[in-house]
Amino acid sequence: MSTLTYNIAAVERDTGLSKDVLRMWERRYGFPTPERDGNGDRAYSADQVERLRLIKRLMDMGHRPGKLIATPYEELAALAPRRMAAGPAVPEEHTPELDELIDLVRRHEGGAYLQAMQQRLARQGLQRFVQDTVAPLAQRIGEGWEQGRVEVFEEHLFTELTKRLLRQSIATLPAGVRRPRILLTTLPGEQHLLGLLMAETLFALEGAECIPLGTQTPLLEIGRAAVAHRADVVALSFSAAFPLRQIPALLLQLRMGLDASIELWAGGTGVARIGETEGVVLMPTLDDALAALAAWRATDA
Amino acid sequence: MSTLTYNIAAVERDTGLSKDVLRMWERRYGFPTPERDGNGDRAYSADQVERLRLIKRLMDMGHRPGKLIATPYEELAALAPRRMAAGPAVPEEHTPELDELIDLVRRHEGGAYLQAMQQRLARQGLQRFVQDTVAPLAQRIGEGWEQGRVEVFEEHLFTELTKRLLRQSIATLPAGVRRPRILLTTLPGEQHLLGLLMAETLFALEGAECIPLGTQTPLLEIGRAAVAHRADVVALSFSAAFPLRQIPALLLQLRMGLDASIELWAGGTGVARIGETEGVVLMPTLDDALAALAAWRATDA
DNA sequence: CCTGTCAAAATGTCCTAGACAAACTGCACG
DNA sequence: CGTGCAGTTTGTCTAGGACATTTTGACAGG
Repeated sequence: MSTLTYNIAAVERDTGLSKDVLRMWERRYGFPTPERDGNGDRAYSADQVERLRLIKRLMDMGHRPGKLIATPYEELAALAPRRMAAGPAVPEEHTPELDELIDLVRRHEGGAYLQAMQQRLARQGLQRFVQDTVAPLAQRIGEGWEQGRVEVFEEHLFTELTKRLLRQSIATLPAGVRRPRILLTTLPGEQHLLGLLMAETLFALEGAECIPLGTQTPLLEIGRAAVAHRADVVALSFSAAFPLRQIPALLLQLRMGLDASIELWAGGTGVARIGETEGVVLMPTLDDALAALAAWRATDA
Repeated sequence: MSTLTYNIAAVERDTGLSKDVLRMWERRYGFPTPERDGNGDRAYSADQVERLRLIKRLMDMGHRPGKLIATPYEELAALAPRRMAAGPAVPEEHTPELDELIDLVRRHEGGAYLQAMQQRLARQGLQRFVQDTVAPLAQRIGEGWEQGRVEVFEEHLFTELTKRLLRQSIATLPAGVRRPRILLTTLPGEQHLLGLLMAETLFALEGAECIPLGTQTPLLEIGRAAVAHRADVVALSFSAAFPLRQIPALLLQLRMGLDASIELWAGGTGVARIGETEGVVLMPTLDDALAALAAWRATDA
């Protein structure tokens, strides 16, 4: 009954794998193996799209496509444990509490989740909440996804609700003329905002003035915005899904377009695996971000 | 001095025009005319990318590419006035006030903008605030962009700040067991959330239970989520930038995957130009959305 | 046993060029 | 003044080839 097939453009949108890659894999590895419709166009089955999505995710974690495609389908649980440099381990004693929060999401109790999080926020204070609750939670949800324990839509709900929490918290912080002025955004192609929002929260707590541009600001616009807002710092965030190879070049290009007095910070899991880049401060973890802020204060303030 | 050139992938990311389209235009229209780098790869200048971005935006408004490409560069202001079915005209008497708000954004005074908006919210009440302030403001900003009066990054700031306002407002609304249960999200490829957020605000105000999944939920996942959350309605939003031709097919595909008892609503400027679709309620404007909610109550409640 | 080097293999991205379906336009006819 | 058909415009797909870049694996030297 499944008339549900995807054309190649739909697969690209859904998986994040480019048309070129999809065709190349088919040519080289013999997978995927789409049917053809009346026009000779590829028609992918929902199954294969599902599998492709999984493969993409595992690739973002550092696995090689050749191996993944060869592996049957027990990759699921088997390949998860290839840890990222995801920061200084979750305090293990908190694990059960975090699991409870995740369970709320998995039972689809959005209201209860928000309530529990708000309580936790009140108890821990904003800084520890971000570092000891939100960050590890986000990581767990990601892991859960890879192992098939968490559905995509559950992750979406989690992300959306958590973003709301953080933005609310930020809104309650005192305003005023504060330093440094940090412009926060992501480059075109990077749509994950949660990490940047965590950083913003911490920065705002530390008394920085944050200018949030949301996601996907074109390179040139970032430069203009930095000038218009008299920013001291431009802070970008890269998720693991961002094409790794492009990051250094993009950072350099942006660096060239920025006044030398403006610092360029790059954070997120995506920068954990790239090398040092001239004129750019890399901060794979939130702690690194706080350290960078402290360093700025020490020199520029 | 501009070592700044874009390869074709970067242009695709920055403009939203696919590689195929970019090559096709070059072949057919003789524009754009990228240089070639050492490898024979296209290298686009920042100028041309800028122009391409503008063309894309005007196309989203209903213009044809052939004409746009032929037109020199005074398209800017000249082509803006091709109104979308963007809803029942802004009450003209409010125009100057809205302009003041936009000016705040254009002067990069985020704090002042938030404050002014919050005041307005208190004065108008949430419903009128959404319909008479946020919606027309969003439309104005869009127009301003096309005419070169508003920078991209200014639009980004506007969008981000306004989203925060709406989410905050939603958070203050009373919770509880409410009907209908509306699952809100966008399809993969659609990243604009502001419209959906406006709808969510209105729905929540009317006592609906909203389940926000954020943007870009894969088709199959929407089905799963609807079941898991026992949704009565799945509401999607399409911006003008969403590939028009794909919308009807996507809606039908989703419709097939949903239990018949679940209504499927599609809103946003993107659906203003598509024809009726079996089993889907189209709502180009916010008023249509409220009407749909009332209709649901009349029949299903 | 560690480390550096270099070739081979793996992988992604770009290129050209052609075919065709779908959407839109405009004209002719009723 | 509407309606329908034919022509034009536009986007997307297909195919295979070339090549830059990264990773792997083997081997030599310390």
